[in-house]
Amino acid sequence: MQTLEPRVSEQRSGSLPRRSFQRAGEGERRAALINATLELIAEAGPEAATVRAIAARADVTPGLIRHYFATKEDLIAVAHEALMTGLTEAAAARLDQLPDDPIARLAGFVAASVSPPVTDPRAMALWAAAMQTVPRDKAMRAAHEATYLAFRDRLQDLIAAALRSAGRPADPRTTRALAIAGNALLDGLWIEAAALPDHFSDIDLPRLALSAFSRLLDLPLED
Amino acid sequence: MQTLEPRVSEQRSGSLPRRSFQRAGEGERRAALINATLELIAEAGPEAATVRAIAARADVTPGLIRHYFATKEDLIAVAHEALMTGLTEAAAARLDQLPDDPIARLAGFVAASVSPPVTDPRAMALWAAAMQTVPRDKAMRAAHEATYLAFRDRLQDLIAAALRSAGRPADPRTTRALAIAGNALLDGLWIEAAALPDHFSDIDLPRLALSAFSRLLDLPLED
DNA sequence: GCCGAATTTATACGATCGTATAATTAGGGG
DNA sequence: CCCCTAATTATACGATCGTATAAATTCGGC
Repeated sequence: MQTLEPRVSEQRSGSLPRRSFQRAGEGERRAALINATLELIAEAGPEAATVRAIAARADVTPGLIRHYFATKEDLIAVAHEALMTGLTEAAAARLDQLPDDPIARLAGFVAASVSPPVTDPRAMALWAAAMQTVPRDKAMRAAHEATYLAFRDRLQDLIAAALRSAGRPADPRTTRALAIAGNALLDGLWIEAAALPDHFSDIDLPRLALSAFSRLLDLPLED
Repeated sequence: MQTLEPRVSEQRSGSLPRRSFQRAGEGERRAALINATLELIAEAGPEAATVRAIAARADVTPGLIRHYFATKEDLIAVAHEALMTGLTEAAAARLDQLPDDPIARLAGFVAASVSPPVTDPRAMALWAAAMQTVPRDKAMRAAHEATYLAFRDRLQDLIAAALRSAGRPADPRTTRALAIAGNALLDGLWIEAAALPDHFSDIDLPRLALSAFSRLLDLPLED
């Protein structure tokens, strides 16, 4: 397939006029390169995120990458970290918009976790690409563990508050197990829905997730 | 990093004696190449599964691959299909060893789904590599959907049988939703345990899964 | 025991990749 | 307004990748 890909000349056509450019601050350029990297990985897989493609997407020449990142591996790791923290922060922001009632808060969080924009094939592809390297890459594993625990701990807090508001015991051992299971449930639903959007298009995923959580906690979350 | 990798000469040192070889049947050689491909992807990611590396692992020269597979993409797709059906068949074989009592069967299936050898970082890496291409590759998506539904339908049958044996209603709509949620729960636990083996080493995952399933079905599965 | 078809090896090619380095340009401080 | 530093482009290099094709070897059928 390699030889059949469209030939893209790396040389400029005529000769002289150098490409004009504007200077940008370090943070801005790094962010643009990270965005370009994530977009490419999401759209066409990690193998499509070549130095040249990333530079082109960021509207920059390839050499500049080396000016901001020592190596391509370095850029990939930084991009992954940005993705993870971005998702976590998005979840945190959503949490702030939820009501005060603990049960409604938990229900809202659960429903949001299996609804757009979280259930997005692009995000799933990025996540899968990252997971694939987690067993082999120490930095990736650390980043994954941190974000996984951040999400799970938040879920555990919501579960504990909901149980207490219903006058139910909420000892740490039990709520931790429930958070692990609940997190796994949301992960699995998210993954499958993103992987097979057509198959899940006629399924009310938030309702299904809320029903399952209600059974898991023996606490009615559906309205 | 590329320039620092150990230089591996592709030429033979002296000159003359051609490498001797033994002929093998088509099925045997294809299986060897598929195994080599899966091993490499699991160990070092898809980018390590080059034609040359696959051939070396299968103790064969690179050219032979083209004799059995039209293209590398073809080999990858066939290897992925072999992986998926292999996992499904392994699960089916395990199912046959379970007892006759429907509740015990369900419990055994659930516990086995989050125990070795299913929870294996190698398998997870392979699965993640496959998932990553599912949104973009039609053949991959079809293969994934088939194996996903095969597993889920089996789980739904087990759930329905267990519910009925307890004198509980088991209409298709309910059991299907329970199977979707249960499948997601098992998927999520499997993934996280494989991704963070150290973090889950002190957690009794089968017990946690059985507890969660018991709550989900309101049916005691633990012994 | 040899002959022929199929398997397997050997070699080569063009493309692309990541990286290195030098040349140039932009834009702010004096 | 000019210069000086840093940002950016341009070009080149070696390595490796997937693929193509020809030569050689194996081994079962006669």
